[in-house]
Amino acid sequence: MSPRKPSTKDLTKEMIINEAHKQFITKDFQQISMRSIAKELGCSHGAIYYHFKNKAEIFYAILSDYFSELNNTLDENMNGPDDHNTKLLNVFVGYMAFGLNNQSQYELMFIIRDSEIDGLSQEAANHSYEKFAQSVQSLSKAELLISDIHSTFIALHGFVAHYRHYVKNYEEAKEAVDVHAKFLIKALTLRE
Amino acid sequence: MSPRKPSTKDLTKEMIINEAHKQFITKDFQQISMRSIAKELGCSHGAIYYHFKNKAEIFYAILSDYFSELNNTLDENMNGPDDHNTKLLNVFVGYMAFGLNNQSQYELMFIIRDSEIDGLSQEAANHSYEKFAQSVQSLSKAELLISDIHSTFIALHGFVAHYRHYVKNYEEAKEAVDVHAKFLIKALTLRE
DNA sequence: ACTCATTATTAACCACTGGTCAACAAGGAG
DNA sequence: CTCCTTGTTGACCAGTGGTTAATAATGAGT
Repeated sequence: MSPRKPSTKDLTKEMIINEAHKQFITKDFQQISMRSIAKELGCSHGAIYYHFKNKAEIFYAILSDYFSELNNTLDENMNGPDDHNTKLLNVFVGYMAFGLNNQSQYELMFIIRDSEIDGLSQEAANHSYEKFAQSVQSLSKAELLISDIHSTFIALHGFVAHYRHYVKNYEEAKEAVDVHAKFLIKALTLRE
Repeated sequence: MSPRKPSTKDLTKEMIINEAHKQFITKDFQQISMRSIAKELGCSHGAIYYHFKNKAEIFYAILSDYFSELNNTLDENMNGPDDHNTKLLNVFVGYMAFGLNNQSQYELMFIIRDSEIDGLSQEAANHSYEKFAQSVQSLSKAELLISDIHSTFIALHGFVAHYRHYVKNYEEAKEAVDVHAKFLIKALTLRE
């Protein structure tokens, strides 16, 4: 009933994902081709389609790890020893740092509009936002407006979307990140 | 010395731009091909390369009109009869409305990273931002921090970049636009 | 051992893309 | 009637994502 066990040198999903991921560090979704992955793997590009139905599916598998990483970063900041205000700053800075340090990935997670990718990662993106919103609320003394939290998230997203044109990583935008985060904290916490 | 006058039915830059522009209303940069433009124009796609050195150059020519439109919208809001606070709201709403009503264009103006396009439109984008920053400052009673204005701009950009995943035009996001604009005004005008 | 069903892989193929270029048509100037 | 220039064509290139018939490889059942 299972006429062939996956022998040692057979192609596996894992190998494909690893290779795609490797290229994904320095190139973005559009720059990576099925053929470039196959070439590096020493197989024909058609073989990949036996394991994944299309290019988007490979990258979605990779993205789910990055969504986890983003969520973990948030958790770590929340579980840290700092006071509420520091934590809030760290959450904001952490989000922007993640986006700037994983630009190709962030692009696919939140920026690109691709019929294939969009549907797949939309759910994960919403989940990440929910976590973010809950964390921000729990760090605030007073009850915040949902719309204010939403606006704050959008502003963080805007920072990443904008600065990726100008910097290669978080380090290069450190000061600007800090300034933006503090602006948002002021906006969020000031009573009118 | 001018051995051939551009006879009536010859291809012109204008015709090419018009056709590209026409398709640009419903499709984005990536979805429009040199061949689809040529087909509609009844010529071979090679002919277009006589008038434009590449695809990016055609779309950059189109974008410059949209940068003007964005700048004009700003001017109109500034020259209106309203009081400063209303003007500030209109400037913010106007920016987001422009982005949501011209999504394919906004994408190319501010979002896409393309080696060809990027270099060309970066200057125009900076100029638009300068106008924005000056306007916002002039509408404010007190002296604003440059960084606050910058953060505000980034937050507006973030709104467009985010909502284009969910709505087709400004109308569909009207309420959210208003809420976001008011959040930013609060953030910008509150003294600490 | 031999068959048989299943899994995995290849390579040719499809319809596209942006871009180049030799050949050629059309027309004005001398 | 040449010559020179402006435009245009269509074949071509190298590349893309995706499909598919043929085939190699393997384990199970007899």
